[in-house]
Amino acid sequence: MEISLVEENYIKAIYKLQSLKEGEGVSTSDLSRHLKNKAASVTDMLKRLSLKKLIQYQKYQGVFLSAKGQKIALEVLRKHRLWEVFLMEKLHFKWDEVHDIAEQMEHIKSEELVQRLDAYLGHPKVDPHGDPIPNAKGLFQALKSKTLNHYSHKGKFIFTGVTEHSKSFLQYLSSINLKIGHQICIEEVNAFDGSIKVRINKQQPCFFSEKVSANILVEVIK
Amino acid sequence: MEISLVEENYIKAIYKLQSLKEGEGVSTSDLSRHLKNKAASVTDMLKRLSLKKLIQYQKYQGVFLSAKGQKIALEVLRKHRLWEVFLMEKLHFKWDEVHDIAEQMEHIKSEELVQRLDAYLGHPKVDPHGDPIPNAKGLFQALKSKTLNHYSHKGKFIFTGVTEHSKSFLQYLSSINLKIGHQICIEEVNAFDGSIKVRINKQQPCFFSEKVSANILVEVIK
DNA sequence: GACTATTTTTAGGCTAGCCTAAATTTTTTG
DNA sequence: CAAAAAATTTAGGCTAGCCTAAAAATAGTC
Repeated sequence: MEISLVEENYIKAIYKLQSLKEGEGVSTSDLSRHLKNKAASVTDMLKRLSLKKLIQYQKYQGVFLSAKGQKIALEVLRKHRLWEVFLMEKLHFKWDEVHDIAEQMEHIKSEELVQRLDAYLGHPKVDPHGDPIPNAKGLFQALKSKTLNHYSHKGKFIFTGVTEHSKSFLQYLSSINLKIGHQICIEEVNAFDGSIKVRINKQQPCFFSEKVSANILVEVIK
Repeated sequence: MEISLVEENYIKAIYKLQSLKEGEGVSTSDLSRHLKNKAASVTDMLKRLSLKKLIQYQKYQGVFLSAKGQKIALEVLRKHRLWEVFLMEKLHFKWDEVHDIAEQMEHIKSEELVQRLDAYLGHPKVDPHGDPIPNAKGLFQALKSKTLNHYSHKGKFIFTGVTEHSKSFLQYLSSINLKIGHQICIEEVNAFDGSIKVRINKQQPCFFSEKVSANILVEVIK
């Protein structure tokens, strides 16, 4: 069964939104917002994906990926993240530049290619944004990291990834010289607006709004 | 102006067929044969490409690439051949395996990507089949090589490329251990059917039908 | 030069994916 | 629980790219 580029993008979107929702199905309007298509177009596609047994879909009830759909989502995700690693490690792109290109490359269809690429890159476990890369069987370690705004007290953390991949956010992190693996210390917490004062790698102090810290994944240093 | 994947493939096909015809325009039926689409579909597309000024097209008169069209053809060709080099040099694909994958990768749109890939590969001048790679400005050395069947006498040659990219042909060449750069000596010519007896790298002798030698590019060793 | 065969184009139809506008269902709220 | 609001689906339409069948133009032949 052939799966089109557009279908792959819908499946990827359902996968992403599903992982945020825990239990509930993904709604038409969630998808409409995320894909920037009109709700009517989404309904259209959901019917087609349902016919192909890639999703479970009941009118008005939201949608879930089937096992088949899940598999495809993970394959696309795997390809996307491997290509991101390639673009950064081998072609020396900056981390805010890789997403759009990987968005195109993730649709290249060749099992052999993915397998060889993976080996060539040394079977990386995470991509340049800290997102885990599914292996050939679609398995990956769930992130143990939480976003920085979960912690409302002083403490030391390791920066492990981001939950927001926009150019502007990633460029901001580069501009304050924050890279994956760096140490972040919370030095002050402002209870009123959730903003925090942090020190990165024992260097200059820096202020994060709650919006920023909600997109920074960290693990506690014990 | 956006150019679709399908449009790119038409332009590539026109470019290829044009280079075989020297002067004449490319006919609808040539394209139909080459792209495996019906003639009516081709006419359809030619009208659209003409509206976009990518080709010069007059009803019943065949078609030529415009300067814009030529530029696109060379960009796509450049990408195709660079990706072929990548697949062979870095991912160690065999030369009969790279074409289909490169066919997909040539449509990835990112100037920056192509430029970096080119640098990463060391600005290669030819792809794994001996085809010249256009540079960023679309320039490349024309092949000086001729196909082996042009020579109807004994002589020494260097194997520089192929004019046929099918899996079966390339696999045949691999099976007789013929690789680009190898020496080919014509030892006997059969005037009746154009077949020849050759010796590759001073090793085992071997017979080529005219069909084979018509697809093998060589340069004379002086 | 007329007749036939071939090539090419036109006309009309189909699917994938998108859209708007209208109808329907679900959710919220007084 | 009824009415209003929000979400979703249906209906109908559009474009890109493909198709078949029929018409028109070109090329080949006697």
